[in-house]
Amino acid sequence: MNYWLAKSEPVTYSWKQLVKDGKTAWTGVRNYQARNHLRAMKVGDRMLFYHSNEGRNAVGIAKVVKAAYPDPTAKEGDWCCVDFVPVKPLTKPVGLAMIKTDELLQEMVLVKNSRLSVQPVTEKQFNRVLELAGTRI
DNA sequence: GCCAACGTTGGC
DNA sequence: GCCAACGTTGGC
Repeated sequence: MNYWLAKSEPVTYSWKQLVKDGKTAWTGVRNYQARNHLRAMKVGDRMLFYHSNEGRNAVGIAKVVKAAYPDPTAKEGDWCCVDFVPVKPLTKPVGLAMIKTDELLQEMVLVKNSRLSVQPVTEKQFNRVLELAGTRI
């Protein structure tokens, strides 16, 4: 299984909205690196849902339910999206400040390239975030 | 609100 | 193919 992190401004699309929707098509990605990560996703992969700008914290765990397919919102270009569903919220959201000071999370892409909207996360990092969040799947 | 970092575009 | 200019993102 692979682990990922998807970022969204809560103003645009929040965890709360995801829970309400029950499922979402992660459309609108227009960055090649992020797109390639979407393409590498498999059904069942786990994902951290992160709020950028407002909150700046990982707030929930999601699960990929449909692998990459053409993004219906893309009028031109070779873009794709995946579908995912919320699994559960983090008991204690893990803030960026905490991630930056945690020894085991220094190497997270979130720390090194904060602008990438879809990022790979290692199993160790994923488990560490869950540990800090006081949450088990 | 500011600005650094990054990606993209276009002139040469 | 290089690089300056520009737009966007997101932390602070």
